[in-house]
Amino acid sequence: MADTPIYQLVKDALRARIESGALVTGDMVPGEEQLAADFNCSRLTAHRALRELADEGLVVRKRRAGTQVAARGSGVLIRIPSVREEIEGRGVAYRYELLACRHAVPGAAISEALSVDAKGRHLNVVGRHWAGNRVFQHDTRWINLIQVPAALEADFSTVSANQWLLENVPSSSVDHEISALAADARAATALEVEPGTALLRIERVSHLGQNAITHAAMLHPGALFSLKSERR
Amino acid sequence: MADTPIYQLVKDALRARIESGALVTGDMVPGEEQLAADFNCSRLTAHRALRELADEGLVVRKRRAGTQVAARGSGVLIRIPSVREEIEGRGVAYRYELLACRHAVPGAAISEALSVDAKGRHLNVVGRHWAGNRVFQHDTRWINLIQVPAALEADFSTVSANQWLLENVPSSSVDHEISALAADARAATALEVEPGTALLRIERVSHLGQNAITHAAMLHPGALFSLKSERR
DNA sequence: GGGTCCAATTTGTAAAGACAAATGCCGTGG
DNA sequence: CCACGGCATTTGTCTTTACAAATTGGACCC
Repeated sequence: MADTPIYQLVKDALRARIESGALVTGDMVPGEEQLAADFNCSRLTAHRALRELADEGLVVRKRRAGTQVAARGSGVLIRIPSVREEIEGRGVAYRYELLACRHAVPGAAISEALSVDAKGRHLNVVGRHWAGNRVFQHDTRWINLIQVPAALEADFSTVSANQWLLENVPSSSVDHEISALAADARAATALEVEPGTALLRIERVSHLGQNAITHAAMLHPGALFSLKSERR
Repeated sequence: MADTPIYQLVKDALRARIESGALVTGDMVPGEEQLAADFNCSRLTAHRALRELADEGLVVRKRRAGTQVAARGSGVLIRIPSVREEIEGRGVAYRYELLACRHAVPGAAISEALSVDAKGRHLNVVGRHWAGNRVFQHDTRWINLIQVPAALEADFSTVSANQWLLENVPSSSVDHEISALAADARAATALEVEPGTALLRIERVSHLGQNAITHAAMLHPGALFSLKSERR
């Protein structure tokens, strides 16, 4: 504590003023020169504190106009934990079960999401993640074999497709979509729940440059899928 | 482009090597001195590039051990848009409807989430957000009047509780929880959907220091609630 | 051979100086 | 009175220099 960096002290002080309401949206924050004088540090140190606060979205900076407190919360950042971490973090035994791994031609919806017109050349991997004796997640995945030929050599019975892809395939961007739906007969069987049970569905498409790499549809049985907001 | 900062050029170059797979998890990234030489810049400039990449989670840095490519994707950041932005972004008319605004004592579940033992002294605001002629979100909110006495003066028929709180009440942390559930009779009526329809539920608790400020339960009728991953 | 300690390497923070870029403000001129 | 333009202010980036902190690798000793 004796050793906290100065820029961190400045950040904390300003953050406290903002979070306590001493400074509210639109208020001017002291400039770099002023902070340097107040905290008896160089302008660079004050600059770093303000820049990082701006990166975090707490303040908005404009040349000549100065720095002011940002309008808060047009949106919120949330973290999707990895399935394994989530389950083991609850103190429940984790197990991955491979249900299918075969070449197949994706349906229209998946093809569109992957934006491939080339039919075929895809690997379809289906598995379940167990939390104790309950199905926690059902995972249907399509892997573009043109982009990821190495997937043919992978053994998805020992490693989940998700984990293998994370460790072996680079990606430049990932898109997610979260929705709720009622379980139809097939989903109910797969998740071992009653038909009509509410499910949480997460769809994930990952890209490398312009090309779609994988499409994943993950289903969670109704109950809790807890997402905690990011703290920065 | 002639004017891109040097540290940004370094970042982009390294990011490209990582995202393309030229550098994979565990590989060593050139050190600060090396990068400074390669890009003909000062060590501080190289340092900033590496530090920001580390902030973004792409690399891990350790003194003496150097910098290496981080294991990717234990988690993903996702953005929850504001309701109004989301609806208007779809080109649909947005409308907020206040259903109730009264003093009340929250039930056991809410009290626990708010971690208040003091019964009473809460304001309960219920409203609906419309997207065209369909209910997009039903919002049940509890406001701790001890922490936010100013809420008594607010006119929630013209401003949604969410918006008013964002603009007028500082907060130090916010927790979220997302889940799926089937609509019971009451929820079905409130959202104007069939009973049993799958709903997406977002629960939000905001704090100021140790004290809980508000509790919000937001229900979205089944269909799509689209969350896009954050791009950094 | 193994354990322990030192030192070199690498990252982290900071200062002071310098210049560039953007832009609000004010003064001048029409 | 309004419009335009220059100036001063504020943020943004970069360099050089300096020292602190952490940790690994090897040297050295037992």
